[in-house]
Amino acid sequence: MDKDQVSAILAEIGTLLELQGESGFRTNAYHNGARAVQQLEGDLGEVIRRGELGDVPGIGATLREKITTLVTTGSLPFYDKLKEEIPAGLVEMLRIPGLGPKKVKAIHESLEIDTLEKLRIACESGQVAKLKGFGAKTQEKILEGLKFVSEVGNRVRLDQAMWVADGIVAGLREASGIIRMEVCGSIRRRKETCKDIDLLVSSDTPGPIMERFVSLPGVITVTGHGPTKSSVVVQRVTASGTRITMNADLRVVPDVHFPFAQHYFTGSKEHGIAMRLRAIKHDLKLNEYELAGEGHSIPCKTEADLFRALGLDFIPPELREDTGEMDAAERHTLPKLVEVGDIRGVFHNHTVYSDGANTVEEMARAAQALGFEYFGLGDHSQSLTVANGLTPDRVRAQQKEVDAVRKKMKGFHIFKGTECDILEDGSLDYDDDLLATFDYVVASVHSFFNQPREEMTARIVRAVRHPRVTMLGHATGRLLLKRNRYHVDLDAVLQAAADCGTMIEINADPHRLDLDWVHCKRAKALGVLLVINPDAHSTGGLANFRFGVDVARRGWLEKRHVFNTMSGDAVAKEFAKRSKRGT
DNA sequence: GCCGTTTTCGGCCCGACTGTTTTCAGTCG
Repeated sequence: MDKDQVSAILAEIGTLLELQGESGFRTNAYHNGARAVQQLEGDLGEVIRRGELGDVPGIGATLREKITTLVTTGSLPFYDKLKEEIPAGLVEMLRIPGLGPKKVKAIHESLEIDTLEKLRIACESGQVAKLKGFGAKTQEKILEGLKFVSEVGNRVRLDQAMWVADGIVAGLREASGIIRMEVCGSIRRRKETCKDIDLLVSSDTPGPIMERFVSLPGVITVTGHGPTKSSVVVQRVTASGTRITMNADLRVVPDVHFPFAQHYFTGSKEHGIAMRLRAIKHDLKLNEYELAGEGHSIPCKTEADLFRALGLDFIPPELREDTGEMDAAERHTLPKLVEVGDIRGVFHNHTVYSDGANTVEEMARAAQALGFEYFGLGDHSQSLTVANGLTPDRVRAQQKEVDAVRKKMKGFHIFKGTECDILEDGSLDYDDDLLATFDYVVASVHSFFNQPREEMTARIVRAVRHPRVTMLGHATGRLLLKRNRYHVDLDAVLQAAADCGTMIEINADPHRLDLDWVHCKRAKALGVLLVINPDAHSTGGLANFRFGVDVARRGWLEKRHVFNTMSGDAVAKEFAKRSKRGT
């Protein structure tokens, strides 16, 4: 059982205990423990064997016992018993906005309701409104919430959330009296998926701004409308017809409160709590309006002032997860994070030769237009027939074409590459002689996703160790909100990459974002070189590299940890060096 | 259930909004 599974079970235990009416402090301990496990660096089993689990902050004697049982036996009687006692439908009910553990418990105990369907029927017949502490409005809200839950999932991808947020910001700009405005929350922290949109505005005249917000085009429901805070459900349809529905909250504060509110609403919740605890240690109180001590308030114009007042360097939003950023900010050891402008080229891109929409030259020129110094190809290999993978003959034809385009685009590097399939047994889809004709090789898994963990790990490790493999593509194969990652011991893969100098790709396609930020941190610690690839299938897809930069930043990466911050000449030299290694 | 410059018990972040309430609990972020 790996970290993700253990973490999910701990979080579920926390939720189940909430539904039993347990103290919030106890249930919180499980949620904290879940987070601690998920963000643990290194192999969980190894940490247990070394007896270091109890040293992890947030894991005490009880959780240590439970986690050890889970990992060593694969199950936990305490958890199994909880699941038997609490119907799964109650957990589903928690997804309904406005329904928390207390209300769900009340509904279950007084009306014996344990599924969403029974809840709907009870609301429609007016039974719920009669319950103590409930009423007609609550019942109506639950019905709306049931519809919301059935129509949309909880989270959307970052690119979709940003697009919806941009629309709201553009609409709000037409209101007068806005002094400062910023999208906060998980969008500002660049989480790969987001639940809602948190907007913050400073103004002396909040009224008209609130009015504008609740009547923006696309607003389908107003769920809250106060003088300083409003909430709406907003819906936009993309050019390709995808309907995106999200909650959006707007807070309006006087400008003097802006930095405090900005910090507060950016989160994460855990980072915010850690900051408030730090304020308390300084005999100060921090909330969304001020940082204050007895009888005095500390003025701050920006977030940087706020951090400084607590003895901290500025912590970039991407790092605010309470995973060590406070200590680093205090010791002045925060990383100087890689930036979009540091990226000088990209590899792993597709053309019309396989499943891309544009020619080699169109892609290369688009890359040049983005300000890159180089562009690398990564069309699919022969066994991936569904994506029109290249046979050796077609590889040679493409390489001839590249030679021709190179002549036309002097001063711009075009690197010959391939996204070569890792076959079922870990061997590669081309023979060594053909692989030697490329400047670099991206090796990826595109088949047999359901292999058992040991097989998949051995398969990928074998490919990573292949001397012709420059970088591993798609480290996990996940499709955000659609397909889970395949079962693989990523720590073993990263270790293998570290051992033989193979790079690991941060796949920047916002549908994928293979290699999450937690493993970025781990890779960095092991000395693995990372590379940000857009996996572009058209000229427009090249710009997605920015989402990879977001992941890298969340993974504490600096410029030096990312291969494609190097110049085109340096990259060419590195490839030449590696090609000798492979012979 | 965790934790300790308040250390083995007694705390545990903080405020807005809503709905159902005559003063506040529940939810949310």
